[in-house]
Amino acid sequence: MYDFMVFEGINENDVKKLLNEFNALTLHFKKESTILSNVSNTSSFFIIQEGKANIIRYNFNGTKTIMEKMEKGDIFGSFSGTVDDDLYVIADSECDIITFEYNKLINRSGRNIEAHNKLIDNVLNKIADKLSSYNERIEVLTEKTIRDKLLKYFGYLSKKQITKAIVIPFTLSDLSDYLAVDRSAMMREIKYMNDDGLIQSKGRYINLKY
Amino acid sequence: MYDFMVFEGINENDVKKLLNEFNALTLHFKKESTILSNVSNTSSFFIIQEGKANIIRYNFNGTKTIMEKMEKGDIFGSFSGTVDDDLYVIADSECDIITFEYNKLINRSGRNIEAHNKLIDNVLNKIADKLSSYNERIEVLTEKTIRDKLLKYFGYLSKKQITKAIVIPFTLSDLSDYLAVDRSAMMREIKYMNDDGLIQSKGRYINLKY
DNA sequence: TAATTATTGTTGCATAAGCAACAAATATTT
DNA sequence: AAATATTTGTTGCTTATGCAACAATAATTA
Repeated sequence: MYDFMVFEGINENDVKKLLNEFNALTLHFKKESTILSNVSNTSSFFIIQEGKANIIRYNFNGTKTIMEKMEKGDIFGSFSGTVDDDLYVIADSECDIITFEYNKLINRSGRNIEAHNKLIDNVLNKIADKLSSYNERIEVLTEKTIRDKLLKYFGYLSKKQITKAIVIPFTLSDLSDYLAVDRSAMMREIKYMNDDGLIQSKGRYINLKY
Repeated sequence: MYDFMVFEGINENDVKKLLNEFNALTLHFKKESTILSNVSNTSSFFIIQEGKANIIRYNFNGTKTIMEKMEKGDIFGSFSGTVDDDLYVIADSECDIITFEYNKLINRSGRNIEAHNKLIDNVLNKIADKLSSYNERIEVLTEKTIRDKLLKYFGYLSKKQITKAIVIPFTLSDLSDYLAVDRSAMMREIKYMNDDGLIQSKGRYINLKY
């Protein structure tokens, strides 16, 4: 049941004891509902036990940006956000969320030291992973042209999916958000890239020809 | 001597014991020299004991991008990079760098448990801070126009410096790198913003008029 | 299976911003 | 203080890309 990432290597019983020690709550959320509305100001720590959720920024012009897509085993909390900012965590499917005070995680009490240590190590790895994926996004975003952004992103995908026949893991519309470019301009560029023989694509299915 | 961030709350003696236990080395680097040349593939953990260093990406077209500016007390290691990628850590001044195997940090041995735990907590906070600043950069980079990027960035600076009379903490040239825009285009935009009365600026000194 | 909504694909037009190539002003080194 | 290097400031030209407004699919829901 608790066999995912943050609880990896900790037996069921110890997880339960820890969560109990932390006074952890498990909350249920419906799709599209708001899990957390002021990400930067929370003192709580959250773990997605089941389902998917996104960290979203609402722009003052009415549009929204998906800052991060999260799923089972992912964590979020104040470390996910910056100083000010309208960051929200929104359920992208039905969700079960485990939450407790961040302090409880940091300040080791006397009991279950072994399990507690393991949990902290897992959290450390989780955050490092997050850092890595943020880094990846920054590298994509710092490319100047739409084509270069796409190529960079495709490159990463190809590496992860271990094939040149990649599949974009979300809608093309979301992709344009991720790249922070206009969707129609991105579509046009994808067309040009097909014309130039760089790729061969149909919707989210893309063959890299290089 | 070890009174900064990652070692905060751990007494001098315990720090020495820990570093000894980890078989830590202290290395010295001259300005502009390469501290680490394959960031994503290292199994070591690094702490800047003295000086400044940057994480840099060399673009295939010959330009380079400063991914992160680091200083005394900052940490880096494999978590700083992505899968592939030409990320380098370059000394930005004379540097003293403490380094040891990442594993030693994670796998708590029998001795100095208290100090070791504290160190891990500090590392956790450090990485969370890093995450926050990456997040901030992503938010800036996802703004579409140069003006919006500048405004977002100025906003963050103003919040940090607690004044509307902000000072860019690096050269305007580096700022254009950070924003991933053309420098001359950025200069032009800053001029327009002055013309529009949004700001009043001279070089790196900027007064926010809103 | 019809109806509705979401996603993908396309195009004309306007302009923001890249590029190149300087000059001027500061810093830094000799 | 002279010489060199770095940073800042400016401009003309060109083009990539944002915006708007659609049509055509594909996917959901009624």
